[in-house]
Amino acid sequence: MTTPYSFAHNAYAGDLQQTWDHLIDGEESGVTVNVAGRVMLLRTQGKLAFATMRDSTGEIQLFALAALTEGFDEFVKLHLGDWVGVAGEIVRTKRGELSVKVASWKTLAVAQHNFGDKWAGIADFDLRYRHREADLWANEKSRTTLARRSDVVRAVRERCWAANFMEVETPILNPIATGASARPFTTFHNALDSEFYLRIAPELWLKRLVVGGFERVFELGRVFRNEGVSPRHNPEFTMLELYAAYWDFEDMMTFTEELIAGVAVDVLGSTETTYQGRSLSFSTPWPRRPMAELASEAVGEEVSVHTPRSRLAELLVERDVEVHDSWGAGRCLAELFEASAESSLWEPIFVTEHPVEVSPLARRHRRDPDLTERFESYAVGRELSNGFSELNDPVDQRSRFEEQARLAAAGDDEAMRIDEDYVRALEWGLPPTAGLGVGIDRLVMLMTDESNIREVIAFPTLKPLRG
RNA sequence: GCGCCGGUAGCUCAAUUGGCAGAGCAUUUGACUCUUAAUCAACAGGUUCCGGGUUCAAGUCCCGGCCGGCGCACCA
Repeated sequence: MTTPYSFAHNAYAGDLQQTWDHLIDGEESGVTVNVAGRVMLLRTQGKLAFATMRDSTGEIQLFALAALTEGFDEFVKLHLGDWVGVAGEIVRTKRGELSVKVASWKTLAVAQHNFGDKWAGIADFDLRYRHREADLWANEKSRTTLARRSDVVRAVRERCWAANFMEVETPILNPIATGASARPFTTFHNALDSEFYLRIAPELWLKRLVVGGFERVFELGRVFRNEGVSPRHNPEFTMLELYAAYWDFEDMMTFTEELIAGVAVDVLGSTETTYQGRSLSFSTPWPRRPMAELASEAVGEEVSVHTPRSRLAELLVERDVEVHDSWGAGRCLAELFEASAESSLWEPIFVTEHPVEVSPLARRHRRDPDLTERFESYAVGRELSNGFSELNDPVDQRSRFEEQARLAAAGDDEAMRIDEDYVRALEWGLPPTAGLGVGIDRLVMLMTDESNIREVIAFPTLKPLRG
């Protein structure tokens, strides 16, 4: 069957529903439109036929009559899922349904596969994720979730632009994987005869752009981490990273809470929402609490990065956390926070002052050199963002990398490698700068009330079928 | 990677202690000039995820594999 190469489309279902809201039952408008979309339902009744057609804006009924519609006999043989282009008059039927009274029509594409359950849609996760096009066709919730993801990304971008941040792009193929603690994916470039890693974070490149003189930059892009999948982890995910010269971590916390609360207003119309049946408020300001304080409250005794490591290790063992020999007091404190306090942080909060040991790229705290000027925001018990005053001392940075290299040599395959290029970049002078990273997928989960990250990703990573 | 649960017609789901594998929708055919998940009638539709095993008999029980959901671990 040869189908048309184009269609002179000039009206959308959603607009028509609004424009012709005033038509009374049985009234004809005298106005002819060309609409197009997918046949969702078909009801034939002898010499009449009614189809529900959907386009990207909504649904409208097609009303065909044997006496008036060209090719009526073919029209009633349309299949659910077929795409049609229709020309006809806007009318409201006697029973009150706004309709396009079909004068002429064309099949624009046929649906060779079909699903029958107009009520339950498609429920099988495997089918929904492997054939998202069918899922989107069948399930309203999937369409609204992915559309809202687009709204979130747009709002993030517009707010960054409005704050004079310049959008940039940095390499995804990298000779070393750095900027975060994670196992990378490896690949190989034939002509260069070199192994590359897919980026786990764009962080170091972005700071090099600040060194170069771009004072406010952001990147909204995909990063890749070779780790397990779960309802909250996809191997590739989207991160916002943003750097502002002359700011410190306090400034960046203020920007962060205003950004996220602002996105909520842009997308949801309010800072107030519910997540998985529980209320959630993004209204600012968010509390700012040092990690050691939160850990102390959770374990019922005063702990800090200065608490003897042996005591911290005891508290971890009490919580069934396996303590590695390579962990110092700083790592132990961070682990203790995660094991004791993290999951209870429902409303947005900034956890601050992470130990140097777990923050190899963050600047030392101005009041305690064993801590850093770092923050992570949490909501619904999960990390939402991460940021800090950036370490801009090349000597300190080199020693931090060397410490990471020692951990790597001791078997920590997530420890960072020494990035000589980056240390050299710092030698050119990084002004005081604060940075921020936000997991966009998880932010979208909060804004769509989804508990599974796969729902907010159009094509989540799946295991290829075999066998 | 480990643990628990799941996979039956194109889709959504049934199938009793192991006893002839079913329904609704979709498809096909017919009826019907205002339907709304239209309705009515009829036909057709199966490697019960794959491979073994136990049994007179397996969708059901056992072993292995594949894929998915959830939890743990890792992280964002």
